[in-house]
Amino acid sequence: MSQPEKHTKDKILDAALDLFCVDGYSTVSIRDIGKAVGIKESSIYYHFKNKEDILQSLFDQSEQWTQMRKSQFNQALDAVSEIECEKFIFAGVAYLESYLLEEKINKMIRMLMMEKQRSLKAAEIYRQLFFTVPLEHHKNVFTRMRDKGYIAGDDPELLAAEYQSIILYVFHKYFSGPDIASDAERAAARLELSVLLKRFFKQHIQTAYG
Amino acid sequence: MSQPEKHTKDKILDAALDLFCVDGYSTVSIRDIGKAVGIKESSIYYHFKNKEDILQSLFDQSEQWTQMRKSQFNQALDAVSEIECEKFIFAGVAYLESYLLEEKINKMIRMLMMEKQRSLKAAEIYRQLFFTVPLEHHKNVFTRMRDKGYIAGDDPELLAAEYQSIILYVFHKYFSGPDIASDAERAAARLELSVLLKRFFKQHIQTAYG
DNA sequence: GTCTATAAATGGATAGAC
DNA sequence: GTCTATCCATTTATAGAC
Repeated sequence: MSQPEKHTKDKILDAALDLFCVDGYSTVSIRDIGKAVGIKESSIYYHFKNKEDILQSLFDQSEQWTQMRKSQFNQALDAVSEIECEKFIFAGVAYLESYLLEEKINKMIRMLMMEKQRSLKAAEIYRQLFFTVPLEHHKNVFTRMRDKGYIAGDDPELLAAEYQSIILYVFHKYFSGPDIASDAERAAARLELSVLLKRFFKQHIQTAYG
Repeated sequence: MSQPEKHTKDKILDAALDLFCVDGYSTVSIRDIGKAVGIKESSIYYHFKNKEDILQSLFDQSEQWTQMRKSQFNQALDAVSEIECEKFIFAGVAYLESYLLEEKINKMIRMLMMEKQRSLKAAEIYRQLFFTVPLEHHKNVFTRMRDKGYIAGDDPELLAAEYQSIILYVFHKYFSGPDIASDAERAAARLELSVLLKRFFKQHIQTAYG
């Protein structure tokens, strides 16, 4: 292994996320987390003040990942603002597959989806992740496309909302249950997303060949 | 009061839903429920076998409400298939306001949203409520509109998906946090929904005056 | 940093009186 | 139908040994 072994503190966070995202914060006991890591529950208190402290650390992590995504969005802005239909669809499918369905992020989303009902912080991160950050990015993309003449005078903010609503719809439709997404479900989701994005493209975006 | 007082069993279910939809099933104790109803916890076991039994009864209720909605949809089918833009928007806003945000249903949705990660039954009801039932109804509506010539040969199933994605988007954007929806949030949600539905209408539906 | 041991509180659930 | 009393398992968290 060239990778240094993870510190216990990180192992605890990973194990806690694994458990929280399925059973919810309060169902999971410190014992459960300790067992998953392979240490006694009392040892956890060396790394974290209490159980709530673990949850808050996971919220902090989620926030960081969301901000990272924001940076990635900004860096990729140039790449996505020139467009063909196939590339446009590919970008949306990639957003679903390598972000919303990426293992760690997906676990965070599942956890946030449960805790947002109780925790204002969780609710705020959920909003950032599913609305604030992507909407701003999409708006930037569509603004550029409009400036380049690919879109006929349409409101970029509305286009962003419409686009994100499609993403959200497919995500919730296919990945809201307790099971880990099967290959068949992933394929169905990919297909429906492609169809809806193709429609979106044809309706709103003029190709250079049109 | 002409209304007969609710039986204790129903009071227990109401109180349990109130607590479950905010804190989640496992956070809430039988003692909490008893306190909310005004009886001792042991009395609850006269009405329900155990704590899980209460949750399952609430799931059953949710399922019944979802099926009721299905019937309502079917009965209202004729009324919505002749259309002006304003009526079209009004129908969508009403779907949000007097169904998804109706007090009892909204509590059920919040509960299901948390429990669907653990419970297959909750996940299934959630799917029915947000996808299966409304998608079928929307599809019927758009099929009728197509048959009457209001829609130019578009696929009713895709239109249904696009329509529902707008509803879902607004619902999740404005009502995913722990707070009860304020009047301001409700107004903002109504406004954004109206704008998006108006767009949808102008893009897909030909008026008789066009 | 991890362990054993233990405190103190809370949880689900039952028995039996009224 | 509801109460009091009680049981027993589990939980969070701490103290102190190694």
